[in-house]
Amino acid sequence: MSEVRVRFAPSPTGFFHIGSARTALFNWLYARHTGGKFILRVEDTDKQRNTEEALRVLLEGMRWLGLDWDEGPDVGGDCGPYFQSERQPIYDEYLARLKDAGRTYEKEGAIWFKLAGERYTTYDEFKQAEVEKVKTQPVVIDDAVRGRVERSEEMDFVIVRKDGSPVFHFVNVVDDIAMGITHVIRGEDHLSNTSKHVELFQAFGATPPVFAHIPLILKQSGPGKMSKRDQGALIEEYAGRGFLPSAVRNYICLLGWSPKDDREKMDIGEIIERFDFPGINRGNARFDEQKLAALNAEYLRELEIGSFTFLVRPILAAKGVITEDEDEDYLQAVLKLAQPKARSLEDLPEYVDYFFQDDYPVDGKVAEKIAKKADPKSLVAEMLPVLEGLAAFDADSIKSALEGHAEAQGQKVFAYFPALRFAVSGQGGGPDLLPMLEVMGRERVLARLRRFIG
RNA sequence: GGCCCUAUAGAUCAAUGGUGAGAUCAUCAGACUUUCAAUCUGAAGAUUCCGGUUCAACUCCGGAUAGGGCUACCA
Repeated sequence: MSEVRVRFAPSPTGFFHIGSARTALFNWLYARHTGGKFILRVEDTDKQRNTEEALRVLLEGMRWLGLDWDEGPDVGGDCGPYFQSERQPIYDEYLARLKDAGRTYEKEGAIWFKLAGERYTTYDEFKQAEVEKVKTQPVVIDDAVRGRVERSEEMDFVIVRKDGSPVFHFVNVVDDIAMGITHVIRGEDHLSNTSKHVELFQAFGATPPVFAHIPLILKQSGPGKMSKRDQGALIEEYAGRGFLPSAVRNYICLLGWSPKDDREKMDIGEIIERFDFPGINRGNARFDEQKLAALNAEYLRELEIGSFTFLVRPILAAKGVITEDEDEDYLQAVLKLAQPKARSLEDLPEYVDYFFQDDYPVDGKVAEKIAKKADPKSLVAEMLPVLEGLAAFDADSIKSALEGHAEAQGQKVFAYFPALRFAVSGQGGGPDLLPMLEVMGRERVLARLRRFIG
């Protein structure tokens, strides 16, 4: 029994598209699931777009998602080189084989692949010109995802351009043969190309690999597949937006694959164990930013507070909420309050702003709402001496002091809470009030209360 | 136009030809004896349409409709 060998063959374009990432991920999962090899092959034949920078974005994106390759750039392997731009001698050799077999001809300076079958002339789709078509044996693809698909290739096609460069269909097949690829897992957009590829495999006398065409990722709303301009399309943007690679990876797994038992949040080990072709869907998947965000929030909440702080610090600094040298203990104490309620790291700066800034914004609607019940200034004025007299400024002490005062006034303690919160934060919501006051500390709280009273 | 793929709540996925069609996100409501985007509980919400096969169809077959893809000397 031969080992599974799968590959991801991206073209460095300067960005790492979520669709490519998903293809890479599925190939990687299949290799890890079967104990096979995952090969990274860079299709860098387009010299215009291919730059150092473009390659870096790609490799960094792969690494960020935790997709390590067994053969390819940086790690090498027995079937190199792993850049198509360095494989010209191999393409020459394979082209010669095709030539010797009489399966090529030249026309208008380009080299064409000659299909096997009876030839006849007919008109093109608009009856504009005469074209030569070939009655071929239909290609039957036993697709691991979609089942039996039958398609006939009926026109010869170019395999080497007149400038001498080989085209995608040709190099793709040659490399797959030369690298011993056993399973080709790729987007459904290649399904129609597969008949061309199978024709080539057969012309080389090679057994075609198992094909598995996975559904495409459609944009969140509107028609068509996800394009690089759609929100959430670029992997390299997720890190800066506070997404965790484990969450993004988990979400992308669910785009076109299902474990079939309603489980969604799974660690990668479990996914590897369960990932296989029967679980891959046939219908296209639609990208859902909200669902990704919800999953990310779940991952965020289970992070150790230290890791969470490490992750959030640069984000807060970038927004100017804190300075680079913000006190670690205070920052961590604040984040400990915010983490359980955090929905995304993008909104977090706004959520914790007032812990660090004295000129925080004041929510006008909340001001009105609070003022309706009682004058917040007089409530705060009542509380001020109570808090000033506190020996220890911790949640429990504050609580019993406030309760004692409220009771003496014949009030419920909650009558004071909204005004207090508003006075120290300008907000109507936020972390639990008592621990929040403790974390803010006596000085800050009292100063803000005094300022509030005016 | 030709060829190929797909079709269950607003979205993403489940359901050996026999269930009360299930889960998550989103939405709405209640709770957590302050707030709140977290948490808990609950509610609403779907088999695209028309035929056929069958004792029985979400499931199999055909058609329609809708969505997606390919149709390059791009990859």
